[in-house]
Amino acid sequence: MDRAQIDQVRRFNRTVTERVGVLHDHYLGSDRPIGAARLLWQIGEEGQDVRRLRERLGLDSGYASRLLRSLEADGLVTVEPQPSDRRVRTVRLTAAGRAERAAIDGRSDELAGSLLEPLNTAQRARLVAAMADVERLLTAATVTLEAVDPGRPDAEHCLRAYAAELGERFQDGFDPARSLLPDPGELRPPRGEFLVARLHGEPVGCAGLKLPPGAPAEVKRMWVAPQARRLGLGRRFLAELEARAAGHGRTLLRLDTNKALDAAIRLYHSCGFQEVPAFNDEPYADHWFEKRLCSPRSPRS
Amino acid sequence: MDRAQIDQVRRFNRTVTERVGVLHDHYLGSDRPIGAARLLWQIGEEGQDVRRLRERLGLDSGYASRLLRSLEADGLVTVEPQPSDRRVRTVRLTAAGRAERAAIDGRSDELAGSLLEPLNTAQRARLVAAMADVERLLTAATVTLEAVDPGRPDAEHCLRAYAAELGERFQDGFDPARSLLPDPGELRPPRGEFLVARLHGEPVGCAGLKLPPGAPAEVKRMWVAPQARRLGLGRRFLAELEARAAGHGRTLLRLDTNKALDAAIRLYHSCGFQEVPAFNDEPYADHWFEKRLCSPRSPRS
DNA sequence: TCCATCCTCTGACTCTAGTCAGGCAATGCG
DNA sequence: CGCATTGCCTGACTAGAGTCAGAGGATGGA
Repeated sequence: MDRAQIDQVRRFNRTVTERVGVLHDHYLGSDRPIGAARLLWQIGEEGQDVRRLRERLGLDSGYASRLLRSLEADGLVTVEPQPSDRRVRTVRLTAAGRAERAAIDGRSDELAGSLLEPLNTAQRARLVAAMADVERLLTAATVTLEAVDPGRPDAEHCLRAYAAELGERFQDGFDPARSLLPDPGELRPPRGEFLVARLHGEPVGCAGLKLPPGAPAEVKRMWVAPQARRLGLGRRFLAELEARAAGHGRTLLRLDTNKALDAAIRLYHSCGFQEVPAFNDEPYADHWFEKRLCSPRSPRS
Repeated sequence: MDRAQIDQVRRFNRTVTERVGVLHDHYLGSDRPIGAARLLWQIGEEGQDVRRLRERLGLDSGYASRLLRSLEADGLVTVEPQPSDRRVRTVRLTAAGRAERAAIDGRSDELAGSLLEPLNTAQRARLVAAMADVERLLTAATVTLEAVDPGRPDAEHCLRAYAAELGERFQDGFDPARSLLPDPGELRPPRGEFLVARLHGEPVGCAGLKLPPGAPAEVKRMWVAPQARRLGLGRRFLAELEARAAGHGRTLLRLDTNKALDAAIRLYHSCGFQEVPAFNDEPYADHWFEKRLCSPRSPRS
């Protein structure tokens, strides 16, 4: 990693925490402790389970409970047991709570505005564009890839979403029964691997690797959730799968895809895959690709 | 201000504080309270006056003193009175303090590295570039402009720096006695105005406005410190002076400049100034500009 | 029915960060 | 020389943020 890059990141951190931090305290610290304000904000308009709330904000259960009671004492929220499971409690904003939340919202807007305010139009546009880039790439950097068993709930969630999306995007829908999709066992070691990508704990993508004995390795069921697109996740999946296939001694990786998936096709091209004649009878495939792998190396240089 | 822009800024704030904040705690919170760590860091290799230190970090004098004593107790710093003024005390790092500071430094590097680490080369380059943009523009937004008396120390500091720079850049040096530069009285209300730009309290630029009765308003002594260039400060000075001139009922603003100041000349062109024939006998001037002003409005739209 | 488990709440703590009022020594000005 | 000012230090506080252990009701399975 580049020294100049590290320095730039550090300067960025310093400037941003200073500037945003000071204003943050100025605007949001005014009324009520930030702990309470964050909680109030996270409850949202529709209400939340206490458990979920705690999890999202990473709070200790005792601490969360105390905060909730202080908000309750101020008449901003009501807490009542869920009908279905009376152990779980649901928080809802009262009218006063909604008003308070709107006020916090307004102050957040002011904060954002005060960052832009001293700048002229061109500078504003440039700052906002750069912020969008930073945000997108930092989000990309928080996504984690993990090899899991394809039978796990989050893996299955991704696979269902994958099938649903194919059903929507293919001209004639998608019937898993007609397809050559591997059964989960083929994507489980030692016959394959299965990766799940997570963002803040939520599964946002998956990719399978089939390692049939005596045949080239194959990419299967690669999917990225709509909210996680444009983060370079597809490219990252491919790089990771290539590394793993190479780690298993494979020298060729291949895949098939449907003509409706144009973004995927562009991705394969730009990742160095070459289009080749059909190597299977997959009825939903229109294009077949392969890529020759180098000898095993670390997953990312 | 644009709703979409505000939203983008808020998303940015959320993502950055989350991502950087978590890692910050992870890497820097390990060893000693952040207050102490920040102080240790700010002391720097050469040592500092306690007063300066406090000012930079915005600490209460009592609090700073306490932190210093705790560092002293750990053998990381020594505090001793300055010889010249024994009320002022100077902090210096001991060998152990230097080591600790280096450790903090290393962890800051790790933090920066961990932000980049999951990204590929192209993404890294893009992130770093966007961060540089954000940093530059946020810095630009922290610069404040203030109308001050040109006799004040920070104003005089700028004027000295201005003259020194002209001396360096003009082919034959710069002798203030030969120039038509106004005396400070001409840049003081009601005969004129004088602006100083400040970044974190330090003066980083100045610009004067001459309002001679019966003659067009004139820009004088505009200067931006090297460390504050590329922040759009010149453009901002001009906009502010135009607004003030218009506020005084003036409809024409003019200025002269030397051919060595090419960046300034580009600026005048791009801000809507037209080159005109010489309107004075300034021996150091090679170009003369003027701009017609609209009716008074708020300084910035 | 009993027991383990889950979810939330309570009380008793701790640690940081920071404020405020006053005190002491060094300094500078008249 | 006397006195106000400056710079730093100390003690006494406060508030926020969070931890930990345990209590107690609700639930589900054996």
